[in-house]
Amino acid sequence: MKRVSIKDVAEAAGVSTATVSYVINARPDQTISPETSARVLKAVRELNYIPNSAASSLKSKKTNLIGLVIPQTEPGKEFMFSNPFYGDLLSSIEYSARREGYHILLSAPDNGQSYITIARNRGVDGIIIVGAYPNEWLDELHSLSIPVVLIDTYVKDPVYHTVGIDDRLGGRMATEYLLSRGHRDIAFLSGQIEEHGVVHKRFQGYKDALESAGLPVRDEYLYTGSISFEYAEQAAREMVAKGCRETAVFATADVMGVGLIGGLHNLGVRVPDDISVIGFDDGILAKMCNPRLTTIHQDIAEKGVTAIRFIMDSISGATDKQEKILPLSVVERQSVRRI
Amino acid sequence: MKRVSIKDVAEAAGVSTATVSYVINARPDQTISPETSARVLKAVRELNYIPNSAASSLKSKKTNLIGLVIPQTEPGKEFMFSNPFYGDLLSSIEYSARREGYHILLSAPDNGQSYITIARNRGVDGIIIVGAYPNEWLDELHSLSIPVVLIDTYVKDPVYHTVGIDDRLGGRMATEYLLSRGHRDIAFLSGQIEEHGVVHKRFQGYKDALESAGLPVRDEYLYTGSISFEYAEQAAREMVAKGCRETAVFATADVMGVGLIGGLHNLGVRVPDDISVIGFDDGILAKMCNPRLTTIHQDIAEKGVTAIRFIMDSISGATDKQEKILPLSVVERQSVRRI
DNA sequence: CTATTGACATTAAACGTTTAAGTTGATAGA
DNA sequence: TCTATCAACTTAAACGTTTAATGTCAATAG
Repeated sequence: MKRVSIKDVAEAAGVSTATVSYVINARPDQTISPETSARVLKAVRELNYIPNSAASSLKSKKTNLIGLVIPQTEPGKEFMFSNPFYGDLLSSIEYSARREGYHILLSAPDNGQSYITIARNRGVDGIIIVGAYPNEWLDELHSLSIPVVLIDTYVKDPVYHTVGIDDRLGGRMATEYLLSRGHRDIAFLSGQIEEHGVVHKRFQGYKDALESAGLPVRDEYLYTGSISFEYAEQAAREMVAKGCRETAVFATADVMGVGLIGGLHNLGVRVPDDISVIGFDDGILAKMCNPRLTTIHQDIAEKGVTAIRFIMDSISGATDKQEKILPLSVVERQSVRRI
Repeated sequence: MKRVSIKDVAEAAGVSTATVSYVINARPDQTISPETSARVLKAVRELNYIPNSAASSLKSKKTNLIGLVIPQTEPGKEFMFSNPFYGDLLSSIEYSARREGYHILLSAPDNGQSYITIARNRGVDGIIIVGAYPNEWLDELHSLSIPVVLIDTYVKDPVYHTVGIDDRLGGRMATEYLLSRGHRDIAFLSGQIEEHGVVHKRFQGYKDALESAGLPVRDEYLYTGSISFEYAEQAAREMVAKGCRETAVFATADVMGVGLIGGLHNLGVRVPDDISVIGFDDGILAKMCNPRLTTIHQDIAEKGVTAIRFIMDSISGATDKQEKILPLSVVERQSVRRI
C-alpha cells in the first residue's frame, strides 16, 4: 500500500505533475483549462490524494503552521491551561487560524530557547507569543523574518505586532471602582510583580488610583505569590491571620478572585459583606462563583482574532507594524459592597 | 542572509553531510569517532545550525508531531477549551509530549474530514482523539498505520489504544452516593445523550442505580442540553419553573454542576439546603464554587500522560493494543446534604 | 503570409535532509 | 601472505513537492 503522490495523480489524469500542482493550489497566475482542471480533480478524488505537506513546505517554504507559545510563567508548574483565560485565548486563536487554513503548533516551553527553535526548525509561518517578558530570545526571533505577534507583552521598543490591553488603566479602573464604593483599605492580590510584566502595570494603576485619592500604598496590603487558585486561598488565610484590616481586594485575575472568595468563605469571612473583591478578565469563572465576581472585563476572544489577523495581514504582504489595545470595562456583579 | 544548511556544517567541519546527519541524530548504529563528532558539533554551534524539519520529515517520514483532535461536540460552538477539563487535559498532553521531543498539533475540526486530513497531510507520528463518537473517519484512520489513542471514546471493537474511565460506573457511583444520602428524587443534568457517548454511559449508570434501588427513571427529571455553564443555568430555571420536585441532581460535568448551583442561587434556591448537587470531573472548578462541589473524581492529567505513553510505546515498536481505565472516586465537599 | 500574442501545458531543477550501499585503510585470524 | 572483519567515513539516490523557464499551437494582427 504505497502512498499516492502527485505523480500518480498526474499519470491518472494524463497531465504533468506541474499541472496537478497548479490545479490543486488554484494558482490565479496560471492558466489551466476547465476540462483539464476537472480531470485532475477527478483523479485526486478517485485516488484519494492528499498532498504531502513536508515536501510542499520544503520547496515552498510555507508550512501553514502558526506557532503558539505560552511560556510557563512559573517554572515547574506545567498546567498553564488550567487557567481558563488561556483556554479561551487558545480556542479563539485555533478557531481563527483554522478558518484561514492554518494549524496551531503548540508550545509551552520551559526555557526560552525552545520557541526560537520551534520557529526555525519547524518553520512556522508566524508566531504568537503570549505573556513573554522581554528577553534575549525575543530579539533573536527578529532575524527569522516571520510575522510575530506579542499578546499581553510589554517591550520597550516593539518591533513586532502587539495586541493587549491597557493594564495600567485596568488596574486603575478596578481600584477606582473600589474607591468609589467607599473603600479605603484596598489590598492587591497578584502573581509576582515582574518589571515590564502585565501584573506590574496593573500594580501601577493600583498605585495611581490610591495616590490620586491621597491614600498610601501599604506593604501589608500586598499579596503577591502566583497566579493560581491555590495561592489566592493561601492569601485569604494570611489576610485573616493578620486581622483582615482591608475592606476590599483587587485580584489581578479572576482565578485569584475566585480563590480568594473561596478561601475567605472557608474561614467564615463573607464576600461582599465583610470584604469586597474585584477581579480581572471576566472569563468563564467570574460568573461561576458565588457571589458572582465583579471584575474588569476584557475581550479575550478578540485578542486571539486580532493576533491571527495581524499575522495574516503580514503574510499577505502588509509591512507596517500593527498594534491593538482592546478596551476594558467594569462589570458589576455581587462581590463588591458599598460602605 | 541564507539559511544555514547541513551542507554548510559539513563543509565547516570538513566532513560529508551524512556524517553530520549521523552526529546530529546520535545514531547508535553508526560509528563516528569522538573527534569528528566534536568537530561537527562545534560547527553546528558556531554556525547556529538548526535542521530543517520539513526536509527531514520528507525523507525520514517522521515529523515529531502528535496531532491532538478535540472535536467540537456542538457545531458552531467554537470555544471548547473554555471548559477547564480540556485545558487540563491539553496541558498534560503537551507537557508529556514535550518531554519526549514531540510537539502538539492542535485541531478542533468542525467536520470529521479534517482529522484524517491532519493525520495524512501533516504526517503526524501519532494522533490523540478525545471524545469522538464512533464514525466513518475513525475507520479510515486505521489505514494510516500510525498509533492512535482514543480518549473517552467508546467504540464497539476498539482497534486503537484507549484511555478513559468507566463512565457507567461513574454514573452509578454518583447516583448511589445521592441515594445513600437519602435522596429519592434525583435529576440527571447533561449534554446530549448520544449512543455510545460518554454521557450515555453515565446515564446508564444513573439508571442502574435507580433501578437497583427500585426507583423509576422519570422523564421530567432529565435535563439534557449541552455541556455548558449556560445550559445548566437554564436548567435551573426550568427546574424551579416546574416546581422543583427533585431533591438532588447528578450533573455529568463540573461545569454544569457549577452552572446549576449558580442558576439556582440566583433564583433563591439554596444548595445544598434546598437541593443537592453532585458533579463529575473534579477539575479546578469543583473547588471554585460556593458551596464547593461534591463530585466524582477522575485523574485528568493521568489521561494525557497515559495517552502519550501509549503513543511512544507504539512508536518504539510495541505492537499490542493498550487500554487503560482509570479509577474513579467520590470526593465529598459541601454540595450534597443528607435528608 | 509572417509575426505576435495568449492560452495551455510541460520540463527539469531545486528544496535540505536521510540512508542504503560502498570505500578505505587498519587490524586480526588462518 | 591472504582474506575477513571492522571502524570511520563518503557517495549519491531518493523523499514529494513547487516553480522558473520553456514549448506548442491556434488565433489574431499587421
